[in-house]
Amino acid sequence: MINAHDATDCPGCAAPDLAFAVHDHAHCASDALARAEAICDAGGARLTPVRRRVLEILLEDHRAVGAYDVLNRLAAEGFGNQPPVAYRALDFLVQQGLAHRIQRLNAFAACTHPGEDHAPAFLICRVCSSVAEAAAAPVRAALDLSAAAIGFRIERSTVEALGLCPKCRVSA
Amino acid sequence: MINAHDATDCPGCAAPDLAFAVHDHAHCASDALARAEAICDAGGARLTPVRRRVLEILLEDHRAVGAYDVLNRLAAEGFGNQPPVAYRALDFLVQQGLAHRIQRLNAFAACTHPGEDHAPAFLICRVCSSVAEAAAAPVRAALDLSAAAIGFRIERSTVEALGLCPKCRVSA
DNA sequence: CAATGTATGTAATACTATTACAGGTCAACC
DNA sequence: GGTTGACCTGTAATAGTATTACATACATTG
Repeated sequence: MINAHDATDCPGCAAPDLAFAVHDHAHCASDALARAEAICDAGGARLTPVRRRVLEILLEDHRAVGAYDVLNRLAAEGFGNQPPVAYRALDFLVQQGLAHRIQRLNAFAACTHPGEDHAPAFLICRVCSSVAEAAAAPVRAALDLSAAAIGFRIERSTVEALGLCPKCRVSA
Repeated sequence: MINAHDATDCPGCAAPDLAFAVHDHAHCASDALARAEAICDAGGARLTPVRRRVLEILLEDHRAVGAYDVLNRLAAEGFGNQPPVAYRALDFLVQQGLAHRIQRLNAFAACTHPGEDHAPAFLICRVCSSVAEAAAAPVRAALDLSAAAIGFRIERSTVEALGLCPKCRVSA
């Protein structure tokens, strides 16, 4: 299975604090893009120019970007300038697991370890707006337990925390 | 402290599956309203007619209600008919811990155990739209742990799960 | 009663998201 | 080679969610 998720080979898994740490972001982004191409190839999905460009925009830094910000960028570059252009591309990326929607911000962020069906937990810095994906498995386990106790079966979960990232915490 | 949260005396704590269970809802709602009054009194906050009415609307059942639904109800009853009327009342209730905003639904639900500073976890049934507050402490603990591992300090968290409630699960 | 802080009413606008339809591209198939 | 059908993109229109700004009213305190 070509899109299997090998944790030892995934920057996101290897460094969960990636978004907050100083790192070679150019490499980080181009790596993610290559990864995305592989995943699409493997799944028979088409990473068309708009979609690819949107992913690049999301990958520019570890922040969430609003659909209309994406749209403005696209429009300035000669793509369509109506909302569906952005929303469709974003929806595609989310569906392929290449991006996530951040409910709290009504915005989208590139996935830092794509290729695996994961229910992520997001850490959002309220100062610098960086978004990181934290280890979500234990959180999800606790949630499943709480839910099971009252007979509820969870299908999808949203876990988002607002607070201070390491850097901004020091500054404060 | 008059607004202390006595778990043994709180329907929400005593029955975390309240939202999904058959219960005397009239009593449930009037109890919550009385509780809200006590909390406002104690905190020097004013539960004015609009605010009280909005809380009553939220308490009608264990569902989340959109701001504009609330607004329409208010308008029909002679209150103002512009969005801020609803949003202000809802914001007030949220601030007092009497209601919660459900990000996923862009909607608001009455709190089932007000009076305590709690970071709730919501269980949302995708069939009947009921919303319950699950035991969130273990979830929050797991989340804090994941966050601490990368130096992030959580200030507020959003935990929302979508799935099937016990009743709808049986029907399916 | 005046002064102040708080709450409400209203208008205007900004931001987020979807529906509906038209046209274009490409591969598979006959 | 032409046709079909699936999928992708462009555009217009509209729906849904939320905020800003300003005016008015009302209660509390001094």
